[in-house]
Amino acid sequence: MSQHEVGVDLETSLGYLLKEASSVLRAAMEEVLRPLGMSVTHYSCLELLAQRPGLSNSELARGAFVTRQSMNVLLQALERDGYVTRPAEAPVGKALPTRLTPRGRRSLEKASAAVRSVEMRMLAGLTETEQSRAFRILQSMIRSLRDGDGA
Amino acid sequence: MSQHEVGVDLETSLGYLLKEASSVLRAAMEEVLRPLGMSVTHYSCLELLAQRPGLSNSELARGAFVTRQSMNVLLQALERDGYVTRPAEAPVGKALPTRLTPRGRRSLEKASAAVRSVEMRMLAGLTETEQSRAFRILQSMIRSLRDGDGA
DNA sequence: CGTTGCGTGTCAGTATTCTGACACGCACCA
DNA sequence: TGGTGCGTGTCAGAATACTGACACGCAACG
Repeated sequence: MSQHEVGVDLETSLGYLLKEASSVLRAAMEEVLRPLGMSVTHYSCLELLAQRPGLSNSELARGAFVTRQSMNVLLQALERDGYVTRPAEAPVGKALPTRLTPRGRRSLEKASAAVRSVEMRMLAGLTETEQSRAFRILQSMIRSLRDGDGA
Repeated sequence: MSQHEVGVDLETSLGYLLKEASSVLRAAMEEVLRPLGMSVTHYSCLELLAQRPGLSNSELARGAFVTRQSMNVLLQALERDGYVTRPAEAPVGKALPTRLTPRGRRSLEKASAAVRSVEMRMLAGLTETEQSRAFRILQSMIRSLRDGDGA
C-alpha cells in the first residue's frame, strides 16, 4: 500500500516535508518568543514595520500571511500598548500608514535576535551553496504555485 | 537599515521564504479541496490513514501537525459521517486504532489526485536533481531545529 | 460627469485551533 | 508490591483566525 501510489506518498512528498519544516520552524519560534510575551504574528508585524515603515494594515496582513481582519485586531492591541502608531486620518485614500514607536523598536530588538538565532540553528547543517539553492528552489515553488493560481 | 542587520532581513530570510512557500501551498490545496468539501486537515487525516492504517488519534495529530484535541473533533465528525471507524474499546492501552471505511477511501481518491496535481505544479520548474536537493535540505532544517529543541 | 473596478478599513458572527487539566493504561524499576 | 514516567483519550474554556458584508477613497474609462 505504499508503493506505486496514485496519491501522495508522505515519506517522499516535498509538500509534506515543506509543511513539516514550516511547522517545526513555527514551534521553534514560538518557544523563543514566548518568554518575551510575543507571538509569531506579533513578531512578524513588528519586523515588517521595522524594515518597511509606513505599511498599511492590509499590507502587513499580506506580509504576515493572515487576513486583514486578524491583523487589525493585533494592530489595535499593539497601538493600545504603545508599540505602534497610526494617524487618526488617512493621508491618502483609506490606508493608515503604521510606524513603530521607540518602545516597539526596543521590544523588537530582543525578539529579532532570538528569531535570528533560531534561523541560524535551522541552517547550521547547510553550506552556503545549499542555502542559495534552497532559496532559489523555494522561490521557484512559490512562483509555480502562484502562476497557476487562477488558471 | 537593510544591510549588516542584527535582525532578520525578510528579503533574504530562508525562514520567511519557508513560511511563504508553506502558506502558498496550503492556499493552493484549500482551493482544490474546497470543491470536494474537504479541508486540508481533513485530507491529511484521510491520507495518513490510507498509508498507515490503524493510527491512533494522537499519532494522526502529530502527522497532521495539530493538537490531539483538534484531531479528535475532526475524527468524531469523520466517524459520524462514516469516513472512518474506531473500535469502542481499546485493544491495548487507551489508543483507539482508526481505519478508513470504503466510503472514506473513495472520498480520498479524488482528493489525493487533486493534491497530487498541486504538488506537481509546485515542482514544475524544478529538475530531478533540484528536487532531491530540496528534499535533503528540508530534512536537514527539520533535524537541526528538532535537535536543538530542548537545549 | 458618471460609473466601474480595485484596494482599503471596519463591523459582526462563525469556525477552528489551542491551552489547561484530569483520569486511565502500560512499562519500567526499586 | 508500589511508585514513577510516559503516552493516550477526553472534557471545558479561551484565544485566535477566518468568512461575509458594508462603506469609503482613488484611478481609469466611457
